[in-house]
Amino acid sequence: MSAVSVRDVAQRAGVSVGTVSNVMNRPDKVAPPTIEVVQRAIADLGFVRNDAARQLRAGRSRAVGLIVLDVGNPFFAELARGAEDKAAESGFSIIMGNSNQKADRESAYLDLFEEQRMHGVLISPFGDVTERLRRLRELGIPAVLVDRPAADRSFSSVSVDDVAGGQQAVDHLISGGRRRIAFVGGPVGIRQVSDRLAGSRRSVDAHDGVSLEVIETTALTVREGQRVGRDIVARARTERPDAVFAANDLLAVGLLQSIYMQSAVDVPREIALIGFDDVEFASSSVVPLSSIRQPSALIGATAVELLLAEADDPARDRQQVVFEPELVVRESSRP
Amino acid sequence: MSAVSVRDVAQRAGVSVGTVSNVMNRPDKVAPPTIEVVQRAIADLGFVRNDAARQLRAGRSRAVGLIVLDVGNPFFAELARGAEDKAAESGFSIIMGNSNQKADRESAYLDLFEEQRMHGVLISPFGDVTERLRRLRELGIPAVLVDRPAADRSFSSVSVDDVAGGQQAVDHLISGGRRRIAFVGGPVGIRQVSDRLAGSRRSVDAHDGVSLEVIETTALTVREGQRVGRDIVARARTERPDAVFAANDLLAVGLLQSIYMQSAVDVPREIALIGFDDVEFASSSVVPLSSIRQPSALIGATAVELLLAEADDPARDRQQVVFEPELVVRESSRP
DNA sequence: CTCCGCAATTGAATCGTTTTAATATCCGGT
DNA sequence: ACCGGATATTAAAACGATTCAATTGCGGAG
Repeated sequence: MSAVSVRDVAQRAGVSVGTVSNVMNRPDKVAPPTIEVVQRAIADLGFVRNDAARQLRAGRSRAVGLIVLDVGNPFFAELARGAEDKAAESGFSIIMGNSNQKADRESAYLDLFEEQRMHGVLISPFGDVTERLRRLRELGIPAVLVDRPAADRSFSSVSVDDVAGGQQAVDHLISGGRRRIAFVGGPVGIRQVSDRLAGSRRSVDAHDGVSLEVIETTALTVREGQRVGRDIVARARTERPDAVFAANDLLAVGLLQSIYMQSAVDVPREIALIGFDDVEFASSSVVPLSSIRQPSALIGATAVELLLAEADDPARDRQQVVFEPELVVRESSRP
Repeated sequence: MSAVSVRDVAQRAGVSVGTVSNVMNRPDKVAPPTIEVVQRAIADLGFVRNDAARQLRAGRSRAVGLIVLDVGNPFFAELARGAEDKAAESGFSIIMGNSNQKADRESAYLDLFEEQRMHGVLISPFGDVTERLRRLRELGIPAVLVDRPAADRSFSSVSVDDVAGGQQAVDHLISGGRRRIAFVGGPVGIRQVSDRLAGSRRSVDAHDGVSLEVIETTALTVREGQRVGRDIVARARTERPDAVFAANDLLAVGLLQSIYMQSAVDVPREIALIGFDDVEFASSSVVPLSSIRQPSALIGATAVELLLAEADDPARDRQQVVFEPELVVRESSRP
């Protein structure tokens, strides 16, 4: 059980502990030959600095916490990658926790991050966490919301304009000649879902002779998509929508399976379909899926930027960055 | 910037810091009325203990690092969930890093975990890390390999018997009457892939009149699966295999798309298909996919158990836990 | 030849918690 | 009335890196 400390290194190198620390943190303050001697000692002894001690002294960690709704969702995996890359540029690391859409797990991770005095927290919130985050801020730990804007602008956030995305999706379906649109998604309590629905409504209202049916789901999963799809094909042909906008790609994939594969209903001829997120899988599904692309990695990277800036200067103005989503047309919705 | 410390709590409660610490860590040693007073003070001041100081004193953290090959892969997401749940039972948290199949990222996470004096490390290795892990062990940080056994048994590991899995898959295809089997997977440098291939070989060798063709891929992705699928259907009908065993489900899904959807080749009639992992998606793909199931969550949980046991008693014998995979038959390979 | 200023280096104090040895308090038993 | 022995509580010493005020050494200006 080796326990190599700066003290050991200092002794071996024949200098003081202060100098060893300086070699590691401000090499410009140390004479080149000294640097060399110290670095050799570090290498010889296999010294690795103890981050706990460093943190204790510094008051805060050099790691950023990231809490996501679902690690399994490729959207978040990609977002995490973007955040990691950006953080690494400044010598920070990202520590990821998975709330799995459960308020208690989310809360447990916030506790953990508070105890660890994280440099900051990125969170895609599930429950109502603004109070918790406010508290963290008082402790000197800033937070940035990802994938959802703060209701009261009291926190910086990075998201995409879900309303615009919903509108783009439905505009596209309508311009392809569709008239009986169905929106599939839920629970509507989730902000992203309600915004995408609001966008759909706005589009439908702007066009004459177009109807919008809302089919609510209990979750944004493949399974729920399949269930809804079965219900749709069970209807009389004339009762079916001629286009479906699914609140995310997982739902869309499920719909595709039950509508197209397990039944004889042609996509896009009888029913056009479009999803949201443009996950990697979308382009490679049975019928390549149209979708609304979110710049996931960019969202992660931007969030890290805002967070580090706020950590440097807590008085800094909060910023709401909103990216425009982008319509990606593939087979599933071609006229 | 509040900085509530045990000292503040002690003052407020009118006791010593030692007592405050005892209230938090060994309440049985403290008189009930005192406990109450201290807890009220903690609540009033909103005290949160500083984990860095705690760790510094304790010598090691109460967190376990987990390095996975790919967060996006549902198999690892599930494994992580299992590990988190088990760790939480003992008051540990899991901190996840994504090596993304890159040796430098993997190494960076090992550095980080070493600096943080993690309680232990779970790793699904990509590069050759045994030297690094040995070093960690000397520092008092045990490691357990997940999803791959240690070449030299010098580390505990939890995995499934990939050879047996491969054999099961091909046995099943053969017993369904198939004779021209193709194995699709790669790069073969990855242990899991070569083992599954070895299992396939063993099965083929045990049966007369069965041939095995190996089609190597550069990665285990949907895209690679599609590419290989296109190549297969481009062949003359008589040159095609009548069954394909894909080294994981992502490949299998890709194959399914190009073989079944984008061409007129019937699955399973003309070509039977089976994957590996049994990810959630498998049961809900176009043609429900047969697969070899790995108990992902159980693997994660078991790995945590071994790790914590070794952390408690470093002299403990290493253990190689190997789970038997399970054949799951669905439409894609029915005779 | 002395003294100033600059660069390099030192050593002690510090961060906040846990832990341990020592002290204070109380109780029934003799 | 006193004492042995729990039981509760305290004060002080760690843990290991960082930092800052203090010190040393040195070359050049006067």
